[in-house]
Amino acid sequence: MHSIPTMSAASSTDSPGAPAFSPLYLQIKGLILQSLQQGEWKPGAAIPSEMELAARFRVSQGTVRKAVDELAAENLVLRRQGKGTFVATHAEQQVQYRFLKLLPDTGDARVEGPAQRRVLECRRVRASADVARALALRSADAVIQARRILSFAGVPTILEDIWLPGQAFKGLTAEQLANYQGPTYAMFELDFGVRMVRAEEKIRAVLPDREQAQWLQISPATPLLSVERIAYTYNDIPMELRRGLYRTDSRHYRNALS
Amino acid sequence: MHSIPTMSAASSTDSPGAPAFSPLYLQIKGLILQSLQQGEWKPGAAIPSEMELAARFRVSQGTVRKAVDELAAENLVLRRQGKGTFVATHAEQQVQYRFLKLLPDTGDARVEGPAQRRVLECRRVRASADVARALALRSADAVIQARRILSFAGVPTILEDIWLPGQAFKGLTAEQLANYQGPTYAMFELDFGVRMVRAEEKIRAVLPDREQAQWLQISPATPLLSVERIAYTYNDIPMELRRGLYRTDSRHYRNALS
DNA sequence: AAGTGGTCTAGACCACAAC
DNA sequence: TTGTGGTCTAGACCACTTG
Repeated sequence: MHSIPTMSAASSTDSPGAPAFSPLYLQIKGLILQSLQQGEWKPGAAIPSEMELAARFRVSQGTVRKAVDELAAENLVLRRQGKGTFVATHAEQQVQYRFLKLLPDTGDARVEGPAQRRVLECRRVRASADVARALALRSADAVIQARRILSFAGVPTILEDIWLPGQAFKGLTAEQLANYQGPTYAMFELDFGVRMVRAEEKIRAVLPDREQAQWLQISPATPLLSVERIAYTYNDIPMELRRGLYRTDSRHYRNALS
Repeated sequence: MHSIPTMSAASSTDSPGAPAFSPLYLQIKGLILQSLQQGEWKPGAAIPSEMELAARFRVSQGTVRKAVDELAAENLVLRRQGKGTFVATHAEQQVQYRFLKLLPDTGDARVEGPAQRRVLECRRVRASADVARALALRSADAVIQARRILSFAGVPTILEDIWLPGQAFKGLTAEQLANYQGPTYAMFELDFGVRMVRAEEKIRAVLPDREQAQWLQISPATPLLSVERIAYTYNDIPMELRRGLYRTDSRHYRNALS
């Protein structure tokens, strides 16, 4: 009955090998997603109301609703009753540091406040083979490499190396990394238009080498969490590789399984 | 307009301090949840169709649908188009070992197959203070304590201690733990009617003591992941405490952030 | 063919926020 | 008062499974 002019609703009567049936709301979701990644609406800004989107796509409000529901479930947009639907951002007070799961054993992370940052290094280099693979670049493509220490209450707790595609993050400086108030990912949104929407982490237990131990002011016999993270923008495009060493003597990595 | 005889839909005109407005579909969800925890439908069995539930609760099918949608999103039930909606179970082939996140660095966990289990101990003891707190018991209440080793391809990889409330798991034996084919949580469902629906983990890096190192056939200088898990049944009732030591020399703990 | 979940619609009304 | 998202309904039709 309804179908969007620029795309057909595949049906089960299609020829064999045709793409699987795609309901209207998923097509709508895809179109909204496209607008999001093309920056039609900036992080923090409101997207059109459900009625407006329904008119734009020539579908009922209920269908738009289901599409937006899924985007909200994936944390790509944020619904606020009475106000509208907004492009999610790492700058929000509520969900700040969504990706940092290292919590103090006792006490409240919100009371403690954000970490102090000390940037040790930030330079443009050629991607090594494994960095290139993680970021879906060619070997020897330009990347920005940064190293920093995060401290809580003066205690150096996280030592991390960050690799970013040189193209998208051209001009990133150590000062930017050090001085921006708020999550680093919020700065990425503001200054480079890159929004991280999800990430994957691989966690191991390791011992630090001498240099790492010095930075973290611990003995080389102190076991640490090694956390390798790949963060993705829209469309599963990898945009950051992070390798962190976490002290867990008075903090722990928290995870919820469901 | 509609309201379930046995419960009123609170409205904003209630007296101050009254419970917040609760939409119908959440009330329905609560009623279905109640039936789930009371065992009206067993794990793996079908729950009534949406039409039947709608008739039973005197609401429209759409309202039941939204309630069931949320239960499905929380992995409490599983929808299968054309067949029905089924109580989720850890025995399903598809989502087996949902809570085990230690994956091989290379290769496919499905190819590798399940771990070999060796049960070192399984006895009834009095709960220590911290175990009692984790399981919401009184100190010195009876608990079942088990210790086992999980090996992959003959390599001892996980050493874990498990504590279970003595009341709910009366009669659990080492043989049961060792011989059941499939996830331990599936055995809990089948033999004790206890279904784990979610869990929380605290992860640290630690060094093993001499005994632990021996069991895992490693040097005491090998860093390990310490994973403390509390698993919950319906209604957030804690039913298991697990303390695991994971070797991560050729495996890693994988986590998805979103 | 019958029954299940899945999609889509149109319309009514409610809760919340802003003007 | 207006506009937003949130709830609820009733009905039509589609896709999938089973007999």
